[in-house]
Amino acid sequence: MSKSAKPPPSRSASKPPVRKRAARPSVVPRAAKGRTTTSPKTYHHGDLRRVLIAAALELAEEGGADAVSVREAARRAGVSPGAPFRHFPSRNDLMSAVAEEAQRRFRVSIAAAIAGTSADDPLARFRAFGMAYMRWAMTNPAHFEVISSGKYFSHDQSEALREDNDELIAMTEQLLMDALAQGQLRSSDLRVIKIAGRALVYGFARMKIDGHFPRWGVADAEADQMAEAIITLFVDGIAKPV
Amino acid sequence: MSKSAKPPPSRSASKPPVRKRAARPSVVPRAAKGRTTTSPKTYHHGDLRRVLIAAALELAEEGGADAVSVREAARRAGVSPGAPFRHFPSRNDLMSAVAEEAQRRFRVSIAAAIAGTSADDPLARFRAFGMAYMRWAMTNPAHFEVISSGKYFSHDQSEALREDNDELIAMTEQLLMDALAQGQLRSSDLRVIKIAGRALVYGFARMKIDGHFPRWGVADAEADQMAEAIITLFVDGIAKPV
DNA sequence: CGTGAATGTAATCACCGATTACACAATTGA
DNA sequence: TCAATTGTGTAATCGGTGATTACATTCACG
Repeated sequence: MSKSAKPPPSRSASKPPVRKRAARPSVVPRAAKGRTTTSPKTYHHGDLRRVLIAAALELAEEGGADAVSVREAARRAGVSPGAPFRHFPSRNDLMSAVAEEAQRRFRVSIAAAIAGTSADDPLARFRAFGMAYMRWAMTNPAHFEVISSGKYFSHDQSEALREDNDELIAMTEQLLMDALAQGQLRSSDLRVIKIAGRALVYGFARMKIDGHFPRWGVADAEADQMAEAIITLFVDGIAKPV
Repeated sequence: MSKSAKPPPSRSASKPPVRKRAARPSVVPRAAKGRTTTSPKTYHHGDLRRVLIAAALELAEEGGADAVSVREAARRAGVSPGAPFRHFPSRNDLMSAVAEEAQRRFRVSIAAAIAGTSADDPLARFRAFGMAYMRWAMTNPAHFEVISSGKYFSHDQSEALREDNDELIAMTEQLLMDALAQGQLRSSDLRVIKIAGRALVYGFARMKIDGHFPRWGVADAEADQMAEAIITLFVDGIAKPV
């Protein structure tokens, strides 16, 4: 038993026989049309694409992005292993769809955080942006990984993904331009500030997700407060001294 | 992650029965005692462990960390698929060994960079440290990923890995303490500076590796110069103003 | 209705990691 | 010297996965 401690999940690892699908007579499609409010079980699923994405999101939450398998998603959707092929030609296509949904949620979260700050203080908004970024990543590590790891899709593959991402980038640029216009910054090299800020929040989020915190002496309970501290340090560093 | 690491290796070109065992590198230990004429192949490889690690490093370089497969490493070593099991009970154990070797090289590179700076200026050393960190990561992306992704091993599994890592952490702490003692810092919260600095360089390295640079308008050719710029921005931000 | 386009099933294939029984070599020590 | 022990590679097999094709069923629309 000892050896099965908990190796970073390799998908091919143990698959406890938990998959008991309610015995589905594979060729008794129609049948109960009348009343069964439970499971009409039609031959055609009807909403497979959506259900597959949901299942994949769930799998990612449970075991990390690498734990997502097309077959398992199909199992959870109650269809055959080949069925997803109709909707997603490859696993990467599924992951792209997952990424789209995850990124959509991400953006909603960011937008909400920014909306709660004053438009009169661009630097404060910039700070709130960074905080919201790190918070969401730490709260949804697997989804964040799908979005950002660059291993599951290319931006060239998804118009929505690319647009969403570009919009976030444009937002940071706008905030920095406003801050500069209001004389809040001590440097005018916005490009460098933009990349540095992004690297900071992305790096912090990945440190959490990649399990670096224990080695660096950051307890999970104080991660949020540490995020506040580093974004404050950064913003103070770029702000024009009073 | 059982297999999908190799997306479309069109099956035909994939593996013609070419076992490139020709000219097995490094030591062919005994064997060559009497008749090296026909087949220097001994039943016992003699140095399989080392060769497997080398092959895995090579595979990582070629196709990323996920492209490393035990079977392919065995193929390149000219042994049967089960042979590696004698030396590495699991793929993760192989990857841990790969990580150890990669981390050793990483540390050598860092040490060399630091040695080239003056001990009288801790902040300059801190800066050089960060630069060396980002440079090595960008030069050896796959190896860096194996070390840092946290997906291939746990620090609990490898004494050497843990010690190497702790030493790097201790080094940053020492540098910051020295800098503070010399009055180079405007803040005395070294812990926050430490985490923020680490997040910055790690985040920048991962942005490069994860393919974020194009979206953020950073050309490959200027990545090094951008690294210089952001570490400068950061150091200026924490330095006591003159 | 009836027919064609969608959509799911079944059956394969190749690859992978893991594991076991077995074969062979190298080392040891009496 | 030589037999036994220990170490190391081979062969065979298992279950899991992504991909792909031929076939079955159903739906939607004329």
